[in-house]
Amino acid sequence: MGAKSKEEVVHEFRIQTIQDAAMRVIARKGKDAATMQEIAEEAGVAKGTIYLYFRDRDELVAKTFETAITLLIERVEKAMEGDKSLEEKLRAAMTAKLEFFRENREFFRLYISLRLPEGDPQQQRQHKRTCEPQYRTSIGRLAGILETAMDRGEIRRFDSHRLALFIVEGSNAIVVQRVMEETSPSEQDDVEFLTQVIMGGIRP
Amino acid sequence: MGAKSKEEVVHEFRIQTIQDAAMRVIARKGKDAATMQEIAEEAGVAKGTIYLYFRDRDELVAKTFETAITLLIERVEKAMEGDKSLEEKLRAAMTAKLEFFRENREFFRLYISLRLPEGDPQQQRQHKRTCEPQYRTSIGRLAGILETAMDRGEIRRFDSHRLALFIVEGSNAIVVQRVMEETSPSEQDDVEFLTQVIMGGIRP
Amino acid sequence: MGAKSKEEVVHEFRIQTIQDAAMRVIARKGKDAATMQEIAEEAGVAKGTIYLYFRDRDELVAKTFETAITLLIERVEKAMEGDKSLEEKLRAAMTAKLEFFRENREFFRLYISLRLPEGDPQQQRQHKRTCEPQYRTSIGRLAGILETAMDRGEIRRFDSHRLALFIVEGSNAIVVQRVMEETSPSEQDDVEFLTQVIMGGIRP
Amino acid sequence: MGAKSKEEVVHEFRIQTIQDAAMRVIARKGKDAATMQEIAEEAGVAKGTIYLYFRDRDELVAKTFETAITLLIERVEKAMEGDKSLEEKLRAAMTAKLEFFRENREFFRLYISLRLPEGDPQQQRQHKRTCEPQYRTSIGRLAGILETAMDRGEIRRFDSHRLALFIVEGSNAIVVQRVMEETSPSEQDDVEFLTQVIMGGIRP
DNA sequence: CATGAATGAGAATTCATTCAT
DNA sequence: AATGAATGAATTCTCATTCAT
Repeated sequence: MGAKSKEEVVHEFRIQTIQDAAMRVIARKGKDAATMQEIAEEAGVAKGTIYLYFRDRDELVAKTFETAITLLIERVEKAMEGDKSLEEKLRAAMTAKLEFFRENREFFRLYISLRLPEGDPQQQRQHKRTCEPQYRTSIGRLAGILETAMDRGEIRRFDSHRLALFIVEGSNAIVVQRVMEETSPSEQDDVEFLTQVIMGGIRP
Repeated sequence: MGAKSKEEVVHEFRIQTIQDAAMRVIARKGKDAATMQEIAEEAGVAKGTIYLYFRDRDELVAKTFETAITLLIERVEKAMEGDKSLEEKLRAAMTAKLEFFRENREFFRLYISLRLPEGDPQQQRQHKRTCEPQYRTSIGRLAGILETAMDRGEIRRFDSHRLALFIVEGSNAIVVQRVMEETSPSEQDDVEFLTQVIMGGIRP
Repeated sequence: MGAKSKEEVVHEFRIQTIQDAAMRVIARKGKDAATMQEIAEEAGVAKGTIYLYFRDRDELVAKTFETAITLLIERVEKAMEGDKSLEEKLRAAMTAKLEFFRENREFFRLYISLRLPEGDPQQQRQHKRTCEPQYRTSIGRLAGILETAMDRGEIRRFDSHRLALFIVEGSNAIVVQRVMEETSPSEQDDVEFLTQVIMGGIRP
Repeated sequence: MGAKSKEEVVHEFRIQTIQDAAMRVIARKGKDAATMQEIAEEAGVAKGTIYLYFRDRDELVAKTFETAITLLIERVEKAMEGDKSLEEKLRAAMTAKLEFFRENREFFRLYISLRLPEGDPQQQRQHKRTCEPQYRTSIGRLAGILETAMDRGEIRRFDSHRLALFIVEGSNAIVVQRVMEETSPSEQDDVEFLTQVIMGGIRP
């Protein structure tokens, strides 16, 4: 049945270890300044070993981004599960996001450099293939939730995909701001701020 | 009188030419993949010439970012001038932004890579000194406008700085989306969407 | 026991190989005209390999100088060991020096460019830290020997350090002359010339 | 008759100005670190102007060396003129040399890098053609003086050329030492030291 | 004549990738 | 499988030299 052989387990463990290291280094130095040497050291393996598990640097970075964003998305999605009102879901999602970045302060730099592809058109396509799906999926998932709420009359009707984008990036701005501030308001306050603005707008 | 000498004019023209080229290359390849060679070719000058106008690559990139974002900010600020209601101002700002990116489709990749620093702490500080001020200033300006509107009772009271961040980044998301889409709704529609959501929220 | 691991041996061997190559290239082209590329070719390794063993060009040059002059100094010091009269010691030292330069004709150009620092004050300090100690030490050692001889009444009393300098550089002149001449007197003759002049002066 | 036209005077003046500047820059930075740009600035002319008076950098450097050493040689030769005993002449020469370097402390770095050629064999030949003659001539002149003294029985018979070399370089060592020392003995003392050692040797 | 902006060959250095052990 | 020394392509930057003004 589905049991993994010992080799497979070891294999996956190595991949995990290396990606974790890559995540930390990229978070520290940025996507382009992260060198294979430093990632290898951080992972406690030799440079050559990385190439046994990843075709090349590009693949490692892409997969790392993939895994990294999946982490965040899972947390947020989990928070939105269940049969709550949209407002409740939003609040839960925002809370999950702020918590995640509190626990992984370094992660944000990686998160930022993850959103847009750079380099040759070819690299861009690669990036698109690997990272965007995650991002798009999560946006799509939120869009679905928003659509449901629209159908139920819980919220006004808009282009659900645009709305999802707006909400995600708008709240990202607050996350990044928090990471860079010396002292921030309580998470509770920022969650409330975001929920209020998104739900009720700014008009009195 | 205050006329510039011919040398000064030529000098500034060269700087412009080189920065324009840098902008295009950075937009195409991203901040880190843009090489001096390619920028020189794009500008139609020799590699060495760039160094007559910019100390080193870092300065060229920083100044280019600076100039680039200033362009956008000016347009948006101009659009918000005058004695309009906040809603009118928002609408004008969003329109200006979408227009700008329609006219400078390539620019967006540069705009994205501009927001967060990468590399060594030292490079980060350099970035902070040169780029952030522009961004912060523009956010601060919007915050000021929002504050005024709050005082007048035109909108509800929030942390004005956070609100400005949220609005700017939320609308950026739509801009980026438009750039990457094959076919988008009319600019008019997206402006309306943004204004509606920001002003009235999503609650029915 | 104190045996070196195989890696250490290989490591030291590589360092030796590269420094030897550097010595030859510097001797041929001079300190400043010697390029990393040429040194690499001379050593039969790739350019990048040098950087595995030396931080940068400066360190390679400095260490090469250091090693090079140490070679000569060892030979000369060895020649002066033992319980001989000062005249014997001088004769032995001069012989050793002439022999050394006969065996390493190329070396002299390096030897010449080694004595005085060039470039920025900062580079000068670096040079001072690495090369001068060797030179000063050897001058100091000779000064010590001369001092002993003065105490014993073997020679007249002078400032021992200045005397050492005078003797070393005066004899260097002869060495350089020999290297550049098509045909020279026998080494024996030049040793005798130097010893006579230094010991007895030119007065009849 | 031999009068120079105005153009010739201006021409020679320019050459002088540029060489003087080159001398100062080379003295400061060393032969290889001295750039045309810096020399031009020091001379108060444009870079291009230098090329009106010197074929290329090599020629400028060579001619500068030539002129520079001529300066020193003239002073020393002048000091040795007249019908004195050799000891008097030596004393006068040493005094002149020490005075010259006191007045031109910077000069010594140039003086040092002047003695041995570097670079391609071709450059070496060029160097030989331009600098060596001066040096050789001055050595030759001293050799002549020494020879005369030998004929008169004022001093012992040696290879006069070797003896000249030995004396010049030995005393150079003291000059260089003085330049690099914080505090030196009086010039008088060093002149006495050199004269004593050269004339009488070190034997009691 | 003088200028100095422009050029581009050439140098140092970095780092992804390979491959013998 | 794992290693890490070696490689060399690619990149930044410098500076002697030229030439249009």
